[in-house]
Amino acid sequence: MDVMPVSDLSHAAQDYLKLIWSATEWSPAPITVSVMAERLGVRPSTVSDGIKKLAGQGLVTHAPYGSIELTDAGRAHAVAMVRRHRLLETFLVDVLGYSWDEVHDEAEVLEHAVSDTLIDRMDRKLGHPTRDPHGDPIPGADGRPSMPKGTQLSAAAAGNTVAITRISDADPQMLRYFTELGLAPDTRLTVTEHRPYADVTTVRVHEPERDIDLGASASDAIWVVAV
Amino acid sequence: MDVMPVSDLSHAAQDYLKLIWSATEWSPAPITVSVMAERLGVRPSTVSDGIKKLAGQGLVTHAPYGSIELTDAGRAHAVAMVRRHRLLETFLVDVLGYSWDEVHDEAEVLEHAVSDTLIDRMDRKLGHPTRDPHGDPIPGADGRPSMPKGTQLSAAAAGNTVAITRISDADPQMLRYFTELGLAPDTRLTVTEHRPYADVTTVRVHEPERDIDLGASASDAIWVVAV
DNA sequence: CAAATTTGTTCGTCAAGCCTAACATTTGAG
DNA sequence: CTCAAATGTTAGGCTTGACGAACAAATTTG
Repeated sequence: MDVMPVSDLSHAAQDYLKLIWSATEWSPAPITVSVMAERLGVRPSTVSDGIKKLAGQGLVTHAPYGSIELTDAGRAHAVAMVRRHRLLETFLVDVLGYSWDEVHDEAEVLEHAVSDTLIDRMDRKLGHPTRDPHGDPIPGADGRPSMPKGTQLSAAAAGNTVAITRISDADPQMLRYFTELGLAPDTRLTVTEHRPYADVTTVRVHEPERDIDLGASASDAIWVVAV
Repeated sequence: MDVMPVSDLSHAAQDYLKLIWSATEWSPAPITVSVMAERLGVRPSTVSDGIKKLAGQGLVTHAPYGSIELTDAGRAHAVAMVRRHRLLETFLVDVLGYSWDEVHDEAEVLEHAVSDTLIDRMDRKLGHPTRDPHGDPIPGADGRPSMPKGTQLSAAAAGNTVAITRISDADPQMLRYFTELGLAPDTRLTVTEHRPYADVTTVRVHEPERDIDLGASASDAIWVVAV
């Protein structure tokens, strides 16, 4: 049995696979039907039907009420979609002057429309970038996802000095706020303290030296590595 | 009643409108259901249904067995789609190094996926081009189509010296052939003779000076203006 | 650990696009 | 100017992806 090209999958199937893969990129907990439904903006019954169809195509394994896992074929398609998405985001920023909070929705649509040829040309024009504007790793053309590292800022120990590796692109408004604060991939900072019941994390950033208080949603969206 | 944005039209509706508009761009004969079906690769019944739906949305006028005409609203959407298509083609060639025979199919898909914002950014990056790689005029952002001029080479009088204004992008293979021959928009040539029953047109081109014989399909695909 | 709540599945329905087959209208050739 | 061929339309079905309602399983909690 041949591996289908990505373009033979329905738009919906592409979305499902990418979402399943993305859910496990930064945290190991398997994704659930209801979470998928919420992220995709559809009803759980729709996702349940969709997963069943993907299982029939051999792209995921799923027994009723069981966990949802990608097969090797499903993972290959998912990674291809993620590559498309992240290359598109990078292209929009680097070549067309988009800001990092504008690119997500545009890439979300385009990733279903661009050909493999176009992806290759963008990749070449960009010099084979390895990270997108939010710091997420761009899988290679060979389908090998580059393994991300790091932990959420909310989970980093106080006192550590760290560098931002990625910032979730899910919320454009939050990205604009981070821009104002001067927080971006590769920014270095020191975790000053976590205040438990206020759910506030305080960090110190240099140039200019300043302290920033971040709420739970913000410190969950920022991923860091020790430096 | 507000004018819908292009993006609210179905993929199919966008194709229909663009095709109806395009059919009358270079020749005044109104388009028929069967021609549309053939160009879109669907059955006439499908087109007939589709036209009826467009008529219901006020985008075309059409009585059963009658002619198909765009309304002002329909024309606006159609021109917007043509602008998208031609800007995309220009972008693919100028920015991503595509050759002119590769861009049509890619643009055909992308034109349904790009946002108005992306179109504007491409337009700006390209310096507001007025013609696409095949010589076709790119309508302005205000929706004003720039009026094309010219006649098919097959209809140009022998003895005239003319410049190519456009070459139909319908057939990639023919475009590659024209590339080999050194024929492109703005190439100047002299019509030597039409040989009626052979359906061959002979033209003389300079640098290097040479005579080229073109069959009917080729001399129909090339549009020229007196120079 | 049993009941209540949450989560997941199945089933019937709908709209969009497409198809084929049957039918209607127009056209154009003799 | 008639009738056959070409063209267009309608009707009925199929598939996909969505929905809600009803039901099933699993998990949480008292």
